[in-house]
Amino acid sequence: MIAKPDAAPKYRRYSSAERSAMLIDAGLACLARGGILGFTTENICREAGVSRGLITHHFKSKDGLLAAIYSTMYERSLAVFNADPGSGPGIAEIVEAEFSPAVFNRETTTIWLALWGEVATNPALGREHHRHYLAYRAGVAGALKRTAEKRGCEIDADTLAVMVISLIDGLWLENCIAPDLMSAESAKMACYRMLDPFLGPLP
Amino acid sequence: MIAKPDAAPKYRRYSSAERSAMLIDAGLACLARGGILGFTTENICREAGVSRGLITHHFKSKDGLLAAIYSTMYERSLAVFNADPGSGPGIAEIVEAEFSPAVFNRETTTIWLALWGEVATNPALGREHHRHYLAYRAGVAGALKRTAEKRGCEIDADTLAVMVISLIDGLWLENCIAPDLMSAESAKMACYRMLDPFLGPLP
DNA sequence: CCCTTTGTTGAATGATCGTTCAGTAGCATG
DNA sequence: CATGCTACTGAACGATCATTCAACAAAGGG
Repeated sequence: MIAKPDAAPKYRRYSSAERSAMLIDAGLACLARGGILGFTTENICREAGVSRGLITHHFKSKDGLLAAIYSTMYERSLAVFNADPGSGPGIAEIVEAEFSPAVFNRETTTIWLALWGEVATNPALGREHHRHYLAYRAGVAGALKRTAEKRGCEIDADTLAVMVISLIDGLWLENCIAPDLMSAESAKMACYRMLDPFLGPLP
Repeated sequence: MIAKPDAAPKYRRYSSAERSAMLIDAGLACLARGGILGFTTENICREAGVSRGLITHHFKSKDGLLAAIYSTMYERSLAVFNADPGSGPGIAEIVEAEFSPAVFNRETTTIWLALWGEVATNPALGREHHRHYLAYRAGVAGALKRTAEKRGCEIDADTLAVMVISLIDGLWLENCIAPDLMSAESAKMACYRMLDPFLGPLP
């Protein structure tokens, strides 16, 4: 048997950015399937169809990949703040976005749960969280301010933002671990009802 | 050197119930310190001061211990429902209990986060969760009903219970991963404000 | 004081973990 | 076609994982 000189390549080379994105996607799939315990080099690399050495090559370590994954999740959640071409979204648009099918589904919330469980005890991930969380809270507070001004209401936007974020995260959590007791519609209503006393009837 | 015939015992024997409780406490300490990744036989047995074989002996496996730990956490959260000698607590008493120092602290909420992250992907733990969650929701719904009747309000207690539980869990979550932005007082206020439109001013 | 019960030990096992690194090979460039 | 860069492979490493099990020993009853 003579080896063909132009046989199919053993693998394809990608740019660092492309391969990094592929590894992040593979990591997300592993988190969704098996939580943080399923987030192993073996699982991730099999999911991505690459060999075990690649995680270290593109990210410094498995923890580096996890940090990148955390950033990716936050960026996707923050997308709604940059989508608006005008002065920025109101709080109703944010609530609608956070409970849209792209965000409010079992896979995505399972990933969030796995990450949150790690944030509390992994210092590096804790710093990553703090960095993004401040931006997230500022975005929600800004949306609350815009809606309040439009309606002539006076509110403590920062405090209210923490409450809204807590409720959103709690609804994600319940939808993930007890999905039969929750719907996107009732979740949105819960948010609006909580905000009514401060901003008037929503949406 | 002659061995003393009545030297100090190498270890002490405990009843199965006592030793189980000790292993549960050790497991809780490990979860609080290192999340689900810190929940290893090595860590737990070192924390409890016993050898590695004991977890298998008293619980069928490490997963069995984790299920027992989940039950323990829920029982402690449900304690307030059984403490009241009368017809049961109102919703205000539950809110006060869930944000009391014994419950609303970083250690306890870190343990909850670690467990929630596992519930989503561990089927055995998922069943354990479902069993307790229904009792928990029923308890909260009962408290809401009692308060509503006393005030002559009409509410959908089950739906409202899910909202309240979501908000409580969300506030626990935020307090755990961003403790500098939250206090027990503001957390309680968030719950009361959400309930005001349904039940009138609380507490 | 012996004997039975059973809670407990700790070495051993095989699997899997994250990371390393010397070598391979895809692919753009000259 | 030859060269250089670097993405990539995959075997190997030592550490750690959960679990097993034969031997041990504490404590209570006879």
